[in-house]
Amino acid sequence: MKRISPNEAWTGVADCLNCNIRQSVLFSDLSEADFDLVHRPIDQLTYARGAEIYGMGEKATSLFTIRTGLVKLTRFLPDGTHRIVRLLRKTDIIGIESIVSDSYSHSATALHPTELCRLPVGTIRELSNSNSRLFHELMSRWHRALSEADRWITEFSTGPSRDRVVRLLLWLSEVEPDGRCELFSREDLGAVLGLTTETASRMMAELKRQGYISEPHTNQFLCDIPNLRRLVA
Amino acid sequence: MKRISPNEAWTGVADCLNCNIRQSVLFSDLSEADFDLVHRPIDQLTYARGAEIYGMGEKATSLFTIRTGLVKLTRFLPDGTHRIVRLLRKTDIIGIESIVSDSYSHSATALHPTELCRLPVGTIRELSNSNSRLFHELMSRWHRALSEADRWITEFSTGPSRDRVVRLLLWLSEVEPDGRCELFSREDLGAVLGLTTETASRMMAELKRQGYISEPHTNQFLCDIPNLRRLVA
DNA sequence: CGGTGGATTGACCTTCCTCAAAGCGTGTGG
DNA sequence: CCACACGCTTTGAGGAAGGTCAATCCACCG
Repeated sequence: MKRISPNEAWTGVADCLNCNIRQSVLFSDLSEADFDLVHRPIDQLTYARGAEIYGMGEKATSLFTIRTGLVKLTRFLPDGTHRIVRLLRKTDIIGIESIVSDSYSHSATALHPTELCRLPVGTIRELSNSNSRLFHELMSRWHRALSEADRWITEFSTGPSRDRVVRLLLWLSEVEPDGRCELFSREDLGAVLGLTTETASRMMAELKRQGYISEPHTNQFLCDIPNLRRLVA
Repeated sequence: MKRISPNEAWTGVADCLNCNIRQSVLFSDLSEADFDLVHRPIDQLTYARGAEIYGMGEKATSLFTIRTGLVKLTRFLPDGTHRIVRLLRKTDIIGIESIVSDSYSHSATALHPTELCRLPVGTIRELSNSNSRLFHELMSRWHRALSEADRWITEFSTGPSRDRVVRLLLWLSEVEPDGRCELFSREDLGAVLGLTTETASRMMAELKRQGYISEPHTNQFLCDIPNLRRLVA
């Protein structure tokens, strides 16, 4: 596994009006006039695999839109164990709790190389007062986050280990063409599914032997979607 | 177990201005003038143990504030299994997704005798356009729901069965004085924690034998909070 | 070409599930 | 008022699934 220095880098000021994922982004409904109200610049940032975006309990000053990549949100229990409670990808928002909370509820870490737009929470608060569509868009985002959380509970925390692994593979393939999907370490896989590293590894190996998945390159998988679906029907 | 006919009953029109849980309720910040905008009446309803409040996928027309009682939200998987994804109690809101979604995301069922106020979603939408404090209050509710969902994942879906049971007992005791808490069927207990009925029962029996909890009346428990906390530290 | 960190595999053991029987409390009908 | 039936809970025995610990493998890197 390539491990670049886990770091962030500023890569420019976002040009929201000409954003190439504009239609699926928080600001999709904003007019040019609205953008004039955005005084602080919106930075674009790049994070290497493994880089931490923010830490649990840290002062929450910004929310982020994911342009590319994959981000995990992790929560820690008093007894030292931890669990990944969500995975977020292209067009998802992380740190939405900054709108109503002083601190971040999770720590956020890039699992793949990741590009983000950083939106200062002040900007969002100001805009949402004057723009009811942004208001509505924010509500939808909360709803989406909650639906994902529910899915986490029912699909990734319930049932036998093989089914959980399969459901995650299907989830990862949702946004990629022809059953392609990029995975990450077995340890993180386990932390997503509430399993040990070894069990996660065993299930992946078994699915591979049974021909449900293949691995042309390290952590690049090809999934037989229809048959995987049948496994968890 | 007393099993009254599982049904709902209308018990009056709410007097929000003089609500006895006003300070912790969605409308806490509304002025008398705001209430003049509420044209449709806000009904109070009573549900017996086991009564369904709404079903998953049903057309979402209202949200509800819980005045007393306990409500479970259940989700069903394609393979027929189901899981309780949240428990809600006094001052919590259920059906908040009706603001942004056409249908309910879960089915909601009363686990204890429950009193609700039914708020037509149209009323909420109208009010939230004009009242930015309601807007903010709604955001906080989304945030609360999401935090609870995260807790569900980390505390009730992770780790050995005994710890999960203990964490749930602590959660139930949070709002009651001196370690008192009212439980429900072992089957529901299992569905909350992702365990079988039998395992849930065994863990309860073991905690009872070890003196961590006692059961003065059926499903009325007394918990030794400090020691229970120590078990899951 | 050896070193390093994750992935895989194996052996063993604990935990939890499955299936089945017995217990208990509540309500019903004789 | 008692006896029985019904539904849920508890308990038991046995087995399957997953966890633990440890050894080996493998890809990538210096």
